[in-house]
Amino acid sequence: MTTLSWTEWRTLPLSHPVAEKTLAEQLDGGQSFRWEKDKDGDWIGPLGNSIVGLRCAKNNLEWRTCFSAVCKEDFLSSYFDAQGRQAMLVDHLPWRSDPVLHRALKNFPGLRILKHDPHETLIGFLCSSNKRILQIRQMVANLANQLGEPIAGSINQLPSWSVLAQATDAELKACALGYRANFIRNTARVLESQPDWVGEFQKLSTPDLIEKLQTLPGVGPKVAACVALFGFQRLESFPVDTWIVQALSSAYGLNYKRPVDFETFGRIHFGSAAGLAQQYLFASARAGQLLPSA
DNA sequence: ACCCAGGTTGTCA
DNA sequence: TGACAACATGGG
Repeated sequence: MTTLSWTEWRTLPLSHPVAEKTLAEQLDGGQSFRWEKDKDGDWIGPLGNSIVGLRCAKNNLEWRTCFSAVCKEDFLSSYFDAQGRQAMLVDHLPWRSDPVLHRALKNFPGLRILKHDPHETLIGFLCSSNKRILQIRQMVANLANQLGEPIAGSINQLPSWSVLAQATDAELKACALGYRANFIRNTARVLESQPDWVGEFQKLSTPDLIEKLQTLPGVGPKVAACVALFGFQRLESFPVDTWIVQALSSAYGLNYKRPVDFETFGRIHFGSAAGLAQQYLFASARAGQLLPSA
């Protein structure tokens, strides 16, 4: 294991400041599964083919990158929506008439949907069924460590679809994916013959994209919605998971049974940036801060 | 030891 | 359509 050689820390200009709590939620709250905290409390993660370090200092975001795997500032600016496009969308959410949402927005000021790589997002959420975020992170790490190419130091790229399609049973077994191994392998066998699947999928309207994603093995409505939201920046996509079902049931008094009914509620109530609202509600619910504590 | 997890799939009425 | 069990694995 080689030691990573870093540039100096520098400030990433952001239209809106970001607090440590919000940064942690963005990096480790279930959007991405690849960021890790080092012993100094700084975040380290792979971003494209580069390695990036992140930390908060007085609500400013500071970053550095590895000399052997350099990240450019404009890539990072895009990743974090540094220009603040999402801030406008958040302001257009119905928080003025929705005290639950208002509270959620205040819990995680500046929370954004980060611009994640679609490949990474799809792999992550193919691993997500019936698993906690901690364990999804571990599965994704296993895939990178066992089958991925090195970027720098001990940090690996995630394996390509062709590598995953040809992985042996033993190799996948070593990643501890459980029954999700077949999801990964079978989706890989579909996508390995479509090297520009991201470009093709990106052309689709959001409903068509979600439908297309669901043709992949192991991708149902919820995973498709997450990939559309986090991997393709479709901010209107409203993933309905156990947290959102619980949150909408308790905070909005809904008593639906079918996930699709919660999704319809979300889309109508929150509008074209419903996925952003979903993230605030999801984060607040998971933190136990959705409802005013007794 | 026991329960459950950012769900999906297959099956049966 | 709608309900329901099975699915592999590991942390609490």
